[in-house]
Amino acid sequence: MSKASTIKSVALGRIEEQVIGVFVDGVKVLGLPRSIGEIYGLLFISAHPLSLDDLVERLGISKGSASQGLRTLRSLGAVREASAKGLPERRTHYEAATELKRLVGGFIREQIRPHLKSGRSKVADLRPAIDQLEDEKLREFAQERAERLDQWMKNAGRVLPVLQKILGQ
Amino acid sequence: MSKASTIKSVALGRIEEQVIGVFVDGVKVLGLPRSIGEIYGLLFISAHPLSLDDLVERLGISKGSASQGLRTLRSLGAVREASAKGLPERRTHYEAATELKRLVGGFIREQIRPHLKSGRSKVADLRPAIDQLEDEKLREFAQERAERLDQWMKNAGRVLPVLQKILGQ
DNA sequence: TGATTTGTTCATTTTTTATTGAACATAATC
DNA sequence: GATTATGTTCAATAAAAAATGAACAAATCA
Repeated sequence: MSKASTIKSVALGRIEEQVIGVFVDGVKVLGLPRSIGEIYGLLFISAHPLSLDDLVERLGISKGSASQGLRTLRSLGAVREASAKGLPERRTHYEAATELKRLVGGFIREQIRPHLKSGRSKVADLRPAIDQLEDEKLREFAQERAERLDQWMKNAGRVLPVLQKILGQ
Repeated sequence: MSKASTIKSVALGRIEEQVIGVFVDGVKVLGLPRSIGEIYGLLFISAHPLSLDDLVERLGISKGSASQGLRTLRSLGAVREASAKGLPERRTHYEAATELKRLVGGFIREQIRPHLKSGRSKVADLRPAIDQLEDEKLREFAQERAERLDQWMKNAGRVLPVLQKILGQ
């Protein structure tokens, strides 16, 4: 009731709130913060690109959150700057990228691959120590487990592109 | 130095620590708590099944954490009770399940499917409201987005079994 | 049955993670 | 070049998540 009658409606509508809710849940599964889900969700359901300040105002989040959230979303390829057709605006506007292939690809590249890579290197570092174990039974067991672990990560690395391909329509 | 010369070595060895580190990283990506990674990691690299109290002692975590962690791991099918061959022990001992197919299957069943299901139902609930939007342009846009969202989740549902199959060797 | 061992639950505390907002940079406008 | 608009950074704070541990249950033993 305090700042009535601004030109654009600032409060979120019912539909927007629910769509955002779906994305907030979604990003939580992926281990990303709620604000990322809110930002992407609002962009996803908005018919027009939004500026950073639009996000701040409509979601009621800080400029800092909005800026960092947009940065993450851009790095994932989930958000792009809207091409400034029509009147050239000063501030940049963003829109959601909605091609599942692209989203999955970005997530794999930014969040999965780096972990697979560091995991494999940790296992590789481990092997010399394992090979030096005195107890033969124990050594063979540990070798087998290290091998299996490496195999898992190799498999995962191979599956990712397939996954991406399947999801690309 | 305080409680020297217990029969079994309680401190973790270098190899165990590193393997556990790999799993702690791994479960973080999956959005699971560190203690789960520690427990699974230690079971994975242990040549013999361990009891709850073994986990408490060797990982230095509380009984509560160990109990809850084991519960989650069992629900994921990632840990099983060791069959009590040989001398029948009083307390249950656990071992890591190491078939990737099984692990992936459990994760999909427990962590992914429920979210997909609730997501689709939220989108379904949304549609009546969208269909009642006055503005035709807006309504069509929102309808298209709702459709796309539902399509994503349908696709994901279809991909999961494929993924599981590919990973099952 | 009572004593003991084993394991679970859940309110509290601790730790981790996300958010805020003010200070700072950068670039456009007058 | 001063002013204003836009966006970023990061130390401080708030919020969320995980871990603890004591109280409780359940099962085993004697």
